[in-house]
Formats: sequence, structure tokens, C-alpha cells
Amino acid sequence: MRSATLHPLPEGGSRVMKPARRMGPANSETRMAMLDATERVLRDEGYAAVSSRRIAQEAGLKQQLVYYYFHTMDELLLATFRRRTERALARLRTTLESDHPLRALWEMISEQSVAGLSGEFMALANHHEGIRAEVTRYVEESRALEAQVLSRLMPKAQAGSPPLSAAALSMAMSSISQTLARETETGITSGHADIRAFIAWCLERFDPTEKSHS
Amino acid sequence: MRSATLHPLPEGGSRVMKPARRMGPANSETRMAMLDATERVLRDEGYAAVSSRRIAQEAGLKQQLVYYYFHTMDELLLATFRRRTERALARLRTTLESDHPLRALWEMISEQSVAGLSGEFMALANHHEGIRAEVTRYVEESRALEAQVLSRLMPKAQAGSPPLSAAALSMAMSSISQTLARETETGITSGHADIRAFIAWCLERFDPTEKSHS
DNA sequence: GTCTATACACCGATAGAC
DNA sequence: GTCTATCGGTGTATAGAC
Repeated sequence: MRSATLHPLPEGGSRVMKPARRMGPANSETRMAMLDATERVLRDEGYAAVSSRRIAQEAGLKQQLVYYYFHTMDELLLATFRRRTERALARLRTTLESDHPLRALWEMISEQSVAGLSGEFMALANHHEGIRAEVTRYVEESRALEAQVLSRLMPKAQAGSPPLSAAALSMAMSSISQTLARETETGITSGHADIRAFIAWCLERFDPTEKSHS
Repeated sequence: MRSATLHPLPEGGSRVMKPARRMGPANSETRMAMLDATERVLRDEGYAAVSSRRIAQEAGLKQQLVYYYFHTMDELLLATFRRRTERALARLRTTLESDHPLRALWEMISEQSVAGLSGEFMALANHHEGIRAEVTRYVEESRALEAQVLSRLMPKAQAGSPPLSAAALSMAMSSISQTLARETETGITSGHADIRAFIAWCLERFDPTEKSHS
């Protein structure tokens, strides 16, 4: 994948207008197949493998057809990410309606696929303008959603306890779950069992189950 | 960057032996310039931008010269990573000799460049065999080093406190510092101030300064 | 909407002269 | 050690027929 910023502007064209190539509709089945293919390649082979040829092959289509539905490869990537974040946010909202939102949240973000999603987005954002904006929007919104719900679980800050706000808890949980997932996939295990025990302790403390302590 | 696994084996060649192309020495100035250039391109433009042509340009050399010093681009990437991890481990050992090893460790891994290193390595490892092994070795070794030192700071597990082992603490610290660094670079700030306050509380608890409490 | 044909740049890697 | 020359493959993207 080379960046879209590399291809030159059309001669005499303005910076904003495209030379008016035809474009397919947003609700097309073929278009959706391309988004699906992009997700698969992205997850299995990394973003460097996302090319018009590779995606067309994955979807069983011709390479040039990609450019009927998307102006550039960047646009395809961005569309794929947007669809994904919308679904992730919808699922997050449902998850947070659980009777045990903290536990439900931890279980959800601990899934390899969910953790991998956020991780890949963040990695991509480093060198990709459009994705960066989308990632920022997604992370800020999900953190706000989580903090809103979690704050109800932790109203009392005791003297001997750490000053852990809901937003900080949300941030810590997502970073630890992502690292756990990523390291597990890589084959790293040091400290994993211990930190899972620590998390279990915290879950019990802030969101106790029926067989509650004392 | 395409993977080295894509180029075919030489006709009749074994899986192990290369066709004996000439190779330059390991201590060459030119070779080091290539490693430096690779680090720079990697950090500034991402690993997808690491090509023999781009690296040669960055180092002011001819593209084909890369193949005098490295058999493949994968080998160049790997050599760059190895040099980096060796330096990082050396610095970690020095840092852990501090009078306040926990604080020193947190300050070190909180540096944007250090956090970015580990993060980029992990991202690359996902789809790159050789790097994965190197990343695993590096993370396991640094976590063992940290746990060894940190375990001396936290011998007493109190009843009302979370069961946080040294290895778990090391793992939590690295994941949070990496996420903080990555998000900061992306422009995300939610929860950052709160979690920094939480970390400060933990540092004071496990590794108190002179103006100690009680 | 999907096809063929095609442009042009960049990629990894090699051969062999100097 | 560094050079020139070169190979086949892949990349983005467009034009225009059907």
C-alpha cells in the first residue's frame, strides 16, 4: 500500500474536485463483498497486503472493479474501518446495558478479535491521516460510553485506595486487554496469569457477583 | 514490503543454503548507515515504506548496495531490530540499578520513543515470522529483568489490597505506557490525566520518595 | 455494472564490469 | 566495495468497449 498522497493531481484540476469518474452506489452487494474482503486481508495479512489486486482476488472480482466503487485504496480502507467502528460501538452499547457492565465489558474487549481490531486501527493510524481521525473518534466515543456507565459502579473513593476514575479504569482495561491479546498471539505469556488474577480481583471489588464477599 | 517468503528458491537449491552471493562485513560503516536509515524510515513512515530503494536513498547510497550487505530485505529489518533491542535491554539494565527503580522504569518506558519502539515491534510481529521471534525474546527478557527488581519492592501482600505480582505490574506498566504514548501521538487524551494520577499514587505506594507518607 | 487493455512507477533481487 | 544494467512481478489508477 502506497499512500494516496503520492498520486499526482490531474492537470489543471483543483485540489478539491476529482475528475468525475463514475462511482457505484453505497448499498451494493459487490461493494459489501469488497469491504468484507478488505477486513479479512487486513486481519490475516496486515494492512501492507491490502491492494486492489489482492482485495479483488479475495472477493472473486476483477481488480479494476475496485475503482468503480472507491476512488482510491485509501477510501476503501476508510470505508472498511468506518463500518467496523459503527458495529463495534453498537455492540459496546448493548454490552454496557448488562447487569454486570464491568464484567461484561472486560469479557467483550478481551476477545481476541475485538482487541485485535482496536490494535490494528491504532497501528495504522500512525502513518495514515484519514484513519487517524476515525480512530480518534472511535476511541474517544467508546471511552466516554464506558466511563459514563462505570462511574456508577465506583462512587466512593476510600482513603487507602488508589484514585482510579472511571475514565482511567476504561483506559487501563483497554490497554491491558489489548496487550494481553497481542502478546498471546505473538506467543508471549510472562505475567499474563498474574494480571488476569489481578483483573479478577478488581472485577469482584467493583462489580461483585452474587456470592459476594462479607 | 513484500515478504521474503514470496521469492522462489533458486533452482535445485536446498532450503537452507543460499546461492553464495558475496556479503559485506558486519562492522562496516556503510552497513551501519543502512541500519540507521532503516530505523528512521521505519519510525517516520512505517514499515510498509521500508524498501531497498527508499533505504538507499535515505542513506545516500545505491539501491543495489543494500544487497551486498543483506541477503534480503527481511534480513535488513531483522538486523535493525536486533541492534535496537540490544540497546534497549542494555539501557533497561542501567535504569533498574537506580535507587528508585520503579520510578526510573516508569519514566523510561513513558518516553515516546521507547514506547513507540515496543509498539512498532509488536505490530510488525503479527505478520512477520522472523520479527516475531525477536520480539518474543525481547519482551520476555525485559519482563524478567523488571520482575526480578520489582519483586524486591513489593514483598507484603495485604489483605485488602489487590494481588499484584511483580510480573503483572511490569506487564501492566508497559501496556499502559505504550497505550498512553500511542494515543498521545494520535491525539487522544480521554482518561490520560486520571491514569497518570493513578500511576503516581502507585509509584508513591511501592517506591516512596523522601517526603514519605506516615 | 463489468469487462479488456493499458499507462507508468516501484518492488526485490541478480549478473557481471570496474 | 561500488558501479551499471536488467529481470519479472506488483502497485495505483484510467480509458473506453459492452
